Amino acid sequence: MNNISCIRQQADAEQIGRCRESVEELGSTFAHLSNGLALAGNQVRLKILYLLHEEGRLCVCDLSDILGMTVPAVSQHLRKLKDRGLLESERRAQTIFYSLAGEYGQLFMPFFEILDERKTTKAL
Amino acid sequence: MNNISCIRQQADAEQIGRCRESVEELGSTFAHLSNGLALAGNQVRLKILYLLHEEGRLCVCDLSDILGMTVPAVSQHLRKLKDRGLLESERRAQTIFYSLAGEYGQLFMPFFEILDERKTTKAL
DNA sequence: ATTTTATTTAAGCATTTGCTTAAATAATAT
DNA sequence: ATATTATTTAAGCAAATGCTTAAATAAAAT
Repeated sequence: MNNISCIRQQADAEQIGRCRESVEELGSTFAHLSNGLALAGNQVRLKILYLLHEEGRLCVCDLSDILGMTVPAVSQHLRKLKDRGLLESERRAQTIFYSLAGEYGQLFMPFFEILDERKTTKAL
Repeated sequence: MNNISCIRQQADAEQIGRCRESVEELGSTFAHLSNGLALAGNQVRLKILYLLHEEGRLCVCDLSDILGMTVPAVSQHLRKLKDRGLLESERRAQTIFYSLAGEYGQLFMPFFEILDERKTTKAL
């Protein structure tokens, strides 16, 4: 006749209630943030974001060359990043330049800073 | 007799060289960071990290209850987070408490701050 | 010792991811 | 108009992800 649930006997019911509310309240924020984090959670895409942060703008072809990857492979990453608002693009004749979209730029600053720091450290 | 590569004709060779070096130099840092970002790039794991940041420590059972998920499902996320050094665990009798491991705690602070901000905003 | 409580581990499976290659768009140059 | 340059889109496929259920560990209580 006991609870089927897995709540352990000494669980702090109040704490669990508080946490449940918090999670529910922030639901959409969690979705939004984890989405952005997942994008940067791919090594290729993190490199792209960092390079755009450093260089301002680059095209698929440049990135393909820098990263040693196929153009379509890079293009698909760029599409993902653009679709979810991390990048914006601007056509100049045949070539399309990508750059960081302001909104998200801030979000990843801490990580870019870590990379910059590491780079300058090694440069010494 | 032209280059087979995809380097566009007006590409800035110097820029590409600089970027290539930068990427190579920071290779392991990219790997490390993207690994951590990928972990937080899952909605369930981001919630776990945030909850541990807020509450200090929680066990699988609590988290399972808070998140409305199966205990094994949560356990597997905890294992990933612990394996890659984001969490540490401490046994107290039968129950095992998880908490943020210092090192990475800092890394995700900006995101926790966003969540905290959002929460207090709504609370007004 | 045996049962209960708390948790992890393992096997199975559907979904997602990220590449490859080939074909389609689009703008420029001939 | 036709070829070239720069890029995207699409189909296919191997690998990774994240859940489910069932079985295995481990400590505590009876």
